[in-house]
Amino acid sequence: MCPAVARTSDAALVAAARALLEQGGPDAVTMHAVGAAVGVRGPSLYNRFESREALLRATEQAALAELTARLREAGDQAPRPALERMAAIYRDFARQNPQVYALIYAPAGEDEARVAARAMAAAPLLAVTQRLVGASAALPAARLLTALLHGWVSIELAGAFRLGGNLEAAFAYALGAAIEGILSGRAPLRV
Amino acid sequence: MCPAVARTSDAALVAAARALLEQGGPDAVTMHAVGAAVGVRGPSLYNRFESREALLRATEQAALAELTARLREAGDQAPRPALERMAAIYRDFARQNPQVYALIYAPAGEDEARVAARAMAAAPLLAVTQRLVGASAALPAARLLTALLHGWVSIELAGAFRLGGNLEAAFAYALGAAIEGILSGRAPLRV
DNA sequence: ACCTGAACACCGTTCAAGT
DNA sequence: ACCTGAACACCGTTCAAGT
Repeated sequence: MCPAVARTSDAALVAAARALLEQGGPDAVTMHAVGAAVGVRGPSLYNRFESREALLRATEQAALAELTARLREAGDQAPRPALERMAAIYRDFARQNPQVYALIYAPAGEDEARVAARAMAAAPLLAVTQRLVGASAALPAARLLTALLHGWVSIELAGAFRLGGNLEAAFAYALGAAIEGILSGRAPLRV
Repeated sequence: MCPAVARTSDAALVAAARALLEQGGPDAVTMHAVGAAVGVRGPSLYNRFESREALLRATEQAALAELTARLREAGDQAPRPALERMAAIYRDFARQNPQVYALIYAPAGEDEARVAARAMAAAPLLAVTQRLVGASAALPAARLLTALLHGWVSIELAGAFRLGGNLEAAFAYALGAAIEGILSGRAPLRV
């Protein structure tokens, strides 16, 4: 009978989940804690999300959309500076949101939304490699750069670069070498 | 009074944990299930490991030692073939043991054993880059290759290469371009 | 020494009952 | 329509009690 105006929303729950995740890791994202953060009990969350997993997936989607938007802003420079800018944006995002970043590559069932969001995030880099080396090598070049970026930041976030040296300089070297390798045209390209 | 001969061992539990992990993911590795696999109840595991976390860490250590041994076998070829062989070994290991592989880069407290095991695993690749480009660029070159390899396989395992094309050829291209970039000597090397 | 059942705290999830 | 408390199954972990 009563209108029963909602006391929360998808966006509020996602924001709460993200804050809890970033503060205390995945274990801190309990249904109880997320509910408490928006003034509601745990079971109420099931009015908006099918499961804790679905809530985490929505959190991942929001983060991926944010990263995509940031990457897009670097798209209208010359190819090489755009590439370097995108690499810096990607790395900064991961360092500012390490837990959410880990979520993006966490193993999980591949639903359509996840695949689509990842394709959106990959587009800006692919557009740049296309301008850099043309259509034939654009996809493998983008994959090399994506793998390098993801691998680098996830090793960095895992705290696994322990052998000393200047990490900033090492990253510049790695990115520079990858770009030089792509531009060299000497890598085997079997289409 | 009785000698009370043990009905299990560290190695047996680690093997059981690894099998459960690979079959059903981290959630399948419950203390009850691991115990049942070796004919013992859950609480008995605490005689050998401080916690489930410690058991998983021991599983990770065993896997890392195995990977290290495989990588070492490729060390006595000429630098470039050794590099290509190591890359193939690394990628094969990850595809054959996807869940254990994910464990290796899972965020966790960095104890000494973990740091040491990772340094052991990194050594073969570092030795090869040293022969390839000399001492000054060996570390950043090894980091580039490690990041590329880890990033590539973890994206591959996450099922996130969705844009088509031949993945085998794309991997050969990525590795080839990285090596060419390293050999070009044109990447910025600020030590 | 090693193992066990019982117990505790905590979690995701369901659901009948409330407004 | 939305929220709640109670309940269920399950988990890691502890511990007194057994051999």
